[in-house]
Amino acid sequence: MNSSVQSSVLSNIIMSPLMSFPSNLLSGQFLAQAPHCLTQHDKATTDSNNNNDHAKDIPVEEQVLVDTQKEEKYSLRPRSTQKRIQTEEIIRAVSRSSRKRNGGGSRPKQKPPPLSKYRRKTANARERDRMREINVAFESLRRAVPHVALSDSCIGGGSPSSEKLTKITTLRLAMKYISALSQCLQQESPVTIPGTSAGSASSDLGYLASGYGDAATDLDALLLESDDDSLYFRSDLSDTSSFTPPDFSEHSIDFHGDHHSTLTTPVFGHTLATPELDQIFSS
DNA sequence: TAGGCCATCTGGTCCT
DNA sequence: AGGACCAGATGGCCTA
Repeated sequence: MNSSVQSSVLSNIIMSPLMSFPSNLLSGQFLAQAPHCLTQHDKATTDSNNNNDHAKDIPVEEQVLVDTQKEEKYSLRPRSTQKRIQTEEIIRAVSRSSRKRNGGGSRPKQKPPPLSKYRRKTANARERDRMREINVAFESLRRAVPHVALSDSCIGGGSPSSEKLTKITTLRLAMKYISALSQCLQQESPVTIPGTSAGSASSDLGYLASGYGDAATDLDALLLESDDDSLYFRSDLSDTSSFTPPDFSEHSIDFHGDHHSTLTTPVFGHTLATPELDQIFSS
């Protein structure tokens, strides 16, 4: 298995379950945050739905009137309005000069009218749903990458493990994680796994599936450099919850869209802590 | 209080 | 025409 394929496989292994992460697994941190999000969303959705329902009941002509009446309520913010006016003036000026140069023959491209209030509301609702899906994926990604606790001593205070990874930190950490696993796979004999023969693809996957066997060490803290962020990577074996890779056993991956060759993703063991990972992460 | 992070709204663009 | 996607603007919340 060449390196590009390995990277792709690893990316699939990491990312595939994220795209279809069971919602019932989204708990803890996410659920702690959920009430806030849901409250806002539900409020907005309710508002949107009410508006939508209201709009459905009103004939088109009357809807236009209602829209006009609500124009002020849903108008752009003052600064947006000001900026839009300025922009439109610039565009008009440019098009005027352009017409002069072209002899006044070409007409400027017709600007589409702004969306109706109903369509604006539905568009907003779709956008909220879209963003929520993205956030769910982010939460899955947070869970997929090894648990990272922002250390007090490392990041200069702050609440410890309850601290939620930011989106950008999550992405950077995931990239590191994938890269580290890729390097693990590319190594000739990363760890001696009883009952496996190093070198073959099956053994590579078995290597992952084995959870790195008994090679876990007493690695206490692994410093991750995620661009600007420094993160302590906890792998205290007495507390496996601090570093428990996700169980991907229920997910299958699809290699390069080839539906003829699917593979059950490895079941990560209770820990990934190895000297090799230590070295890779700290490098 | 400033800055970071985030959710939401909004308009533009592209695609079906 | 309508939906998906994107980026900018804005305001709220939280922390140092």
